[in-house]
Amino acid sequence: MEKREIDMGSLDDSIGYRMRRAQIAIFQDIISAFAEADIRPAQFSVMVLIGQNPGLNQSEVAAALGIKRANFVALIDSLEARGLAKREPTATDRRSYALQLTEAGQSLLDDLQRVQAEHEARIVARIGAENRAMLLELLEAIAAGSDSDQIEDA
Amino acid sequence: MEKREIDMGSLDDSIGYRMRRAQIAIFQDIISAFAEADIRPAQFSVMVLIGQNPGLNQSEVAAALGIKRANFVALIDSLEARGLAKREPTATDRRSYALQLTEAGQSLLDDLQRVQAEHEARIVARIGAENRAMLLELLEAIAAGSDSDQIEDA
DNA sequence: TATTGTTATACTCTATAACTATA
DNA sequence: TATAGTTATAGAGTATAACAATA
Repeated sequence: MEKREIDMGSLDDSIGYRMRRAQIAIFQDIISAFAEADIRPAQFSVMVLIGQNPGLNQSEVAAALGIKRANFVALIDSLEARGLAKREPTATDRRSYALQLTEAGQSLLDDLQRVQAEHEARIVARIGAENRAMLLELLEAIAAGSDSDQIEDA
Repeated sequence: MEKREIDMGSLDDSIGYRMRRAQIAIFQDIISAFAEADIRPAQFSVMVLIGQNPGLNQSEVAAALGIKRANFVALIDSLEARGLAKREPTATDRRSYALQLTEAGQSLLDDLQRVQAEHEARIVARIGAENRAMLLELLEAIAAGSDSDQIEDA
């Protein structure tokens, strides 16, 4: 097979294209790292949020993560079915649930966060700690600037 | 509605999570900017590659963009159906097509690249030109380092 | 009237397997 | 045997509309 050199043209200088490729690369690594636990990135993010903020309802968690209420149902269903999270009735509002991790959920989350920290360390090894801090700032500035913080109805 | 402060926990320090949110934000802006032309980011990337490297076949373009051969068919179909790209027979291999932009395709691509340049300029206005250059380097380093350059069979 | 959770549904993206015609 | 293009298909992820229960 002949290795033709392909000119990526303006894509090479496009933050959008480069970021998409980098994000895919990172997610594939994380998905591999979480594969043994059979946890997807979205499930992980939900577990982190519930673990850090027990008692939030579904709409609050979904909005914080940029997930539609309707799509969050199957997500939390899957965690509950595996005994990792639970819906507790709330005293003040019988429409909503207070979300919590189970003990098993907290235990698995601890493991996953160690795995994630190792993954993050692998990136730091490649780009350096200072560049990581700068990268986080730039990503935050870009995400905050666009109009995509809105979720639903808004 | 009460604005509860939600602690994002380890997600706040996660390059993966932050990059995902930033990438979504950028793509939503680009999708909006390309909406009038009814062109999706993937279609745009194909047009850029064909415009820059006329004569490539489908497998080559697909591999360069990280798209499966099978999924590329509908993509190039859509461009051809709109008269933006065409499949030309090749002299040496009757299995494959030499891909080219039509005049209309090149003309639209010129417009889209102006739109993209404006979008890129909006980001630069927010983070600065030096930070943009650094960001591109970091994204490249991250994308190149992961094992996700492989496509198909590999 | 508005909100929470839910169902149904559709559309895009992505992944795999298998086929055909050519090489 | 291997490759280019193709089809069929299945699985994620995401979007909208509408409903019941509750506020």
